[in-house]
Amino acid sequence: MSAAAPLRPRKAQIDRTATALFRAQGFAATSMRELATALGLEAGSLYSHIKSKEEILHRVCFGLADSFFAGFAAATHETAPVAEQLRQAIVAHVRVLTHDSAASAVFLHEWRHLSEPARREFLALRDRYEGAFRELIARGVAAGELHTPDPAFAALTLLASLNWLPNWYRPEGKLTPDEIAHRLAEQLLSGLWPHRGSTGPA
Amino acid sequence: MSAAAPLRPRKAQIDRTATALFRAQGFAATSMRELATALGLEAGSLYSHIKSKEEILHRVCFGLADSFFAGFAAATHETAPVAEQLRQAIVAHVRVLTHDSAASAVFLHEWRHLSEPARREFLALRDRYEGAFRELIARGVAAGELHTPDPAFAALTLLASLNWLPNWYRPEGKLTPDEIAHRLAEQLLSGLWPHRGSTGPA
DNA sequence: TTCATTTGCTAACGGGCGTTAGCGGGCCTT
DNA sequence: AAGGCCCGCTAACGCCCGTTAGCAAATGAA
Repeated sequence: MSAAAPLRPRKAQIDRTATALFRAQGFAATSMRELATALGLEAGSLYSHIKSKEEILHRVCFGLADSFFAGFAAATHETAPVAEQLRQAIVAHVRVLTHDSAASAVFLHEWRHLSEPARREFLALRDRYEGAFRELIARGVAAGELHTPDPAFAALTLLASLNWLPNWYRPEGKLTPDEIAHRLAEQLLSGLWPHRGSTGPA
Repeated sequence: MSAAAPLRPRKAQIDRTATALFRAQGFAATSMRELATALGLEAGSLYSHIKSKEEILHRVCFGLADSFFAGFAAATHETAPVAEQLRQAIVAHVRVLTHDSAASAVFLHEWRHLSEPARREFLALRDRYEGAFRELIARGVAAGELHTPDPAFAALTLLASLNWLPNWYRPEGKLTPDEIAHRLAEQLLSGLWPHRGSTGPA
């Protein structure tokens, strides 16, 4: 599904710098001149490497979508208890979010500046991803491993909690990404009521 | 804290229309000419009512902050079990989010286009609000009514789940705002493990 | 050596931006 | 009838936008 021929280094650097700016200021509020300056270039020079401003956004958004799908697939194609698959999917999701939190923030917030038909395609991918979590949870409920009155609701809540991460995650913080992931999973699976030990259902 | 002298009706209408546009396209990508057209005006005419584009954003962001604080205060100043106060705070938060989901979306996403010092002030308010939830949860843990390894983490997760609501809430949907609030509270308090009935700790 | 590729420059294009100045008509109050 | 306000208009200001054209220096392969 992904493929992604390796970008020339300069192009990759443009993407990285643009991603940081898009995250900090938003896509619309970031100008090509600003991006060029951050790279030590003139504005026109950017167009030796890219076709348009939106092309950068497109690559960032769809590239990250690929990462999320790849992580989910790797976490769930094995035959394990569904609750464990869900936990692994959470870990995979958090790994993507923490591995490139700037791109993740752009992925989460700036996709609306994609023009059609890319925007529609992006939303379809996002829906599909969300649906995968929903179905995983539904399978867990059917198997008696999970409990919720509404799997769709639960999936929404779960992803919302995870996706807030790029807003506060700091790579130099105390917790490693995997520790964060497990703590998030713990929180989401166990809730806030006091009831039992922390490693799973009795 | 709030005060808020009632705006003249035309000004309030500008705020409402701008809020809808800011939500749909983002602050930076919404032009004053576009806003004027949506109101059946010419661009210059807007300035009979407002001082600047940012003034609108400022009013929306800080007005909603007031609403959130007012809701929280009303939900928690009584002497009730802490877990119940938390539930009420969740309900209050969701009421604000659903009562004006467009303004909420702007509040959540567009505050970064405030210039200093407003931006810093806004973030201080947001931190204070988050801190109030954190302390409420911490009190609940101390009282043995709640359980979490990390109240700060729990507050982050909780608010993230709630704040995703404006992205999918539709006023014409099947669930009323209060039903949504209770379901969210249920989900967040109970988690996804199967363990017991749905009304609280044993 | 030659030649294509990569990379960057300068200059400019058409157009949109937020905002202001000045004007004029309605409308309410007195 | 008069004065003041509310409201909207037209025209324009200086500035920044994304993008393109054309050119040149460096680089590396043949």
